[in-house]
Amino acid sequence: MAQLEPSPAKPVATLDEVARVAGVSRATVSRVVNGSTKVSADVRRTVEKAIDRLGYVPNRAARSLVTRKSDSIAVVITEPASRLFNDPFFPRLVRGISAALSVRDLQLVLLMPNDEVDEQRTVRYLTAGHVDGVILVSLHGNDPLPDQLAKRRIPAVVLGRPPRGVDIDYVDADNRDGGRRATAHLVERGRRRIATITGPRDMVAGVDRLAGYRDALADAGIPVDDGLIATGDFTQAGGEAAMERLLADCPDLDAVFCASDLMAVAALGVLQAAGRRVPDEVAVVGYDDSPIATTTRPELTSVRQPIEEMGREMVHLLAGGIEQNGRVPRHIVLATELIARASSAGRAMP
Amino acid sequence: MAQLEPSPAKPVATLDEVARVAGVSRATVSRVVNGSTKVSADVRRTVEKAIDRLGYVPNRAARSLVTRKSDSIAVVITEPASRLFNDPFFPRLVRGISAALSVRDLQLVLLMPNDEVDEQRTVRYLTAGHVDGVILVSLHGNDPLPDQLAKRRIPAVVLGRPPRGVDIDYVDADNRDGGRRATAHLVERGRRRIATITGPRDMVAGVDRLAGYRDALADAGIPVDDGLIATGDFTQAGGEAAMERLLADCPDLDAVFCASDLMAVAALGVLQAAGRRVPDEVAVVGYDDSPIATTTRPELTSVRQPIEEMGREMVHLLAGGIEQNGRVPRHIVLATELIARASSAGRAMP
DNA sequence: CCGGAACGTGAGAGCGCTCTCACGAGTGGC
DNA sequence: GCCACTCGTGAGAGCGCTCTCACGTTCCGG
Repeated sequence: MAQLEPSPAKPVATLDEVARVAGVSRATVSRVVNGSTKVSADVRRTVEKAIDRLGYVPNRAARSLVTRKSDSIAVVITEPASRLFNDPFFPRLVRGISAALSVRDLQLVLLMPNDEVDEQRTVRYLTAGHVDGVILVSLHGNDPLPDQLAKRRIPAVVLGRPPRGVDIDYVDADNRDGGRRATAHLVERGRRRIATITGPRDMVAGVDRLAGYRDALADAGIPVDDGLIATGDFTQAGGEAAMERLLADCPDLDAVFCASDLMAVAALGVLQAAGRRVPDEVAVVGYDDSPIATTTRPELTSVRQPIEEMGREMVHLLAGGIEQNGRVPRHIVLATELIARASSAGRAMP
Repeated sequence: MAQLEPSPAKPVATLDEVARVAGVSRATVSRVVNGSTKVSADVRRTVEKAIDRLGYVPNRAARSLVTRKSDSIAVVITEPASRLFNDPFFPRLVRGISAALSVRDLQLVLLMPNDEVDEQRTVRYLTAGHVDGVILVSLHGNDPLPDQLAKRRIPAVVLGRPPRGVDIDYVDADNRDGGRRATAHLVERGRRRIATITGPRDMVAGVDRLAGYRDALADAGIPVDDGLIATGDFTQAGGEAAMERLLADCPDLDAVFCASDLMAVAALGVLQAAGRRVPDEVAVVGYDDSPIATTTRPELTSVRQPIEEMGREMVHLLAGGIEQNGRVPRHIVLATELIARASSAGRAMP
């Protein structure tokens, strides 16, 4: 007798109802909703009033069914927890992406596969054409995803220059120039025995930043001393080990450029524990300009990437790829900025 | 003549095609796809082979149209950038949510409204019934969203106990108990003049953590000295100001419980700048156990919240709310954990 | 004054799926 | 040997929308 089942949600009106109320055909309402110009002004007004009155909102599923577009794009983040959780890179990036999508009235479907099973689910989901495009964050070197997407002709954009000759749209920060700026800054500050703690040698970002380091030294006419180059892995632990090695092998170093802030923090700790004053004896520069850069004493000079902008650019690129599917891949490389703080303050100011 | 337009994407098979290949009706294929038991074993096998051969994947839009469910839920993050970007809380939370949704084969639609316009778009999107449920992260006190969702009968779960008597499902960490644990830990370590830097007084989490502080002092029979309570705002700047005030007013303090790690880092800096040795003279405890807790010297004792688990629990709760819409609201409060590090090491060990 | 272009509108098909209902073939009890 | 079932399967309607095409007006040039 009583109504026991959960009361039905979603009391939204349909096109048909709007049409009836406005006294026009479904087609006309559809035209109004989709902003067609071929509707007379007063009919448009009548329809709009009806839409307002009924609180009509188009049913995305129905629209999607006929247009064969979902008006949503997927953001795939396949990043090990360590990176994901240790700096606010991803929130920023996603925020940039989200803002740009919102303007275009596209939905953001977030995928964060955790394991093999998840990953397969993700591939199936993407290749099934449930989204109009895909943004790939943190692609692994041998990730088959780009190829699979290309085969299905699903537009995709990746973050960061892909390692192999993967032919795909990408957005990257200018890591090489960033490394160059950081190192040049140290040179300007009068440093001559400049060490570096690199990222992993199999990651493009790490390799590029190191290349920038070499560039800057070459520009300054300072010969590269391989003893001053230590390989890290972007993490604190790796940075610590590398700094200890450097200090032992090259006790005369007067500056360190670290390819991540996390490693810079570690280096700072090791230097201070060894009794080296920063920046007086040794200057330190990090990379990423993450929030921890301002929590250290002294605060950390760092290279800032335009993260939000990278997100926005990925969306622009993707939108272009959706519109003209199959066009030649484009690449966008954004400039970085050096944020000078106390950790590299001059001993020999000009 | 030649095919000039971008080649059509999404060459996916339909139910009909599978049916034709398998020599059965659409209905039967649908039953197989949806795991109905009312299909004989060999027909099922035939159909499955056909599905495999054609690489068939159901069209979500079409399914959605008839079932009136989208199989996706929205996660709404309306957090000021400062919080969002200063600690990896959100990546962790979203990861927990994502993992739990993935198991249930639900899609995660992420919404991060930036401004007023965005916010309205978000409301429209959610109330239009485009998602089966909503997870609200970081609700403002006077946010109309929960009410609007309730009116439309759209299941929702919020993170954190809502301030007013909002009657809604929520998941929270036990902030009060966390504050109690942190303070009790300091008592155990022999501290007696224990100060605290609170969160904003209009945020539930801040108020609760302070209540826990009072609880612990009461348990230990230590009278509360209001001079030892300074109001912060979870940020570094706020923590700095509060610590300076405390140091000026109560130079005899021997410990500080800070309601966030960011404030604890700031307090540490102020204390060290003032020549107080940590932990020998003053012990410091933070809250959140964020990565910066291990970048300070000494490393920071902190209260850890089960962030991923909170995400998972939100999904469980939401799934329940979707299944039995309109049921009485449920609340889940998860325990915290104290992570002891050097910043609160004992001066007076038992 | 008429032919035809331009414009606004409506009718109707159909997107791919689920689900109800009907139906035929087995199965078993009396 | 018949009726009542159960069980597996198919036919067909319809979800809400877009889009093509056809139709009726209006307007203008010749």
